[in-house]
Amino acid sequence: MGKQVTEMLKGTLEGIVLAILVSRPAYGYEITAWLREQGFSDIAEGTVYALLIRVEQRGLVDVEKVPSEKGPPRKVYSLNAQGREYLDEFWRTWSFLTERLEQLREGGK
Amino acid sequence: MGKQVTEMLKGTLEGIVLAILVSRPAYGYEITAWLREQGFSDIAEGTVYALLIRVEQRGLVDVEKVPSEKGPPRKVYSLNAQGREYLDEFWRTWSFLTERLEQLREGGK
DNA sequence: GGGGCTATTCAGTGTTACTATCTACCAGTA
DNA sequence: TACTGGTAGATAGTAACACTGAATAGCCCC
Repeated sequence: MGKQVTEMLKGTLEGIVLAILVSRPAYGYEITAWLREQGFSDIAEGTVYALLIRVEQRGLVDVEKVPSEKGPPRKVYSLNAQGREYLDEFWRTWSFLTERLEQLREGGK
Repeated sequence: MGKQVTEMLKGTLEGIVLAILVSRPAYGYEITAWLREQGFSDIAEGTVYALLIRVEQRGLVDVEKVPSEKGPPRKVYSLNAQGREYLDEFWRTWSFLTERLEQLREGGK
C-alpha cells in the first residue's frame, strides 16, 4: 500500500482491532491474517502485537492464554466493559471526522 | 477534544487542508480559524503551519506572499497540479478506509 | 508606550506504525 | 538426525506526525 494508509491507520487501527474483538475474541496472528484479507495488504507482523499489548496495559481487553495445536500458546484477547466504552467513543470520533470530510469532498467539486 | 481525535488526524489533517486549498487559496491563520469553526476545537496554532511547510517542500502547493492590512505578510497557499493528483489519491485511500470501517461497524452489532 | 489582534516560526515531546530480527513450538520429510 | 515451513509472539530502533509552549513581528488604537 502506501505511506498514506500508514499514516491514516495511526489512531484508527486501534479502533479497527477493538471493533473486531467486540464481535468475538481473537489472537494476534489471527487478527493480522484477517486484516490482510480485508485489503490491508501490508500490515506488518509486529504492529498488531504491539497494539494489543498497549490496549491490554490500558485495561481495555481481557487476556487468556490458550494452548495451540500448532506452535506456541495463543494469547486470546476479548473486549471488556471498559473497552466497549472506549470503542463507543471511537465510533463517535470517527463519525465526527467522516462527516467533516464528506462535507469537504462535496464542497470541493 | 481528545487524544483520539489527535491520533486520527494523523494522515487525514493533511488531506483536509489540501481539500480546503483545492476550492480556494488560503493562508495558515485562516485555515486554522476555519478548522476551529468546523469543530476541530483545539487544533494547535503551530500544527497547520508545520503541515503547510511540509506540503510546500513536497511540491504540492504554490506559495505567494501577500501583504496584510493587519499584521505581517500572509503566505497564501494554492494547490498545484501535483497537489491535486495527491489529493485524488488521498480520497481513494480515505474511501478504502471508510468502507472497511463501515463494514466493521455494521458487523459489530 | 502598552495592550490586543493578526500572522508566522521553531525547538522539544509523545504517540503510533513500520522494519527487522529473534524466540519458540510442531509436523513433515529427506 | 537435520532441515524446512507454518504458526505464534516479542522487541529494539526508526520515521512521521500532531501537540505544547514560546518567541517574533507588524499593525492599530486607547
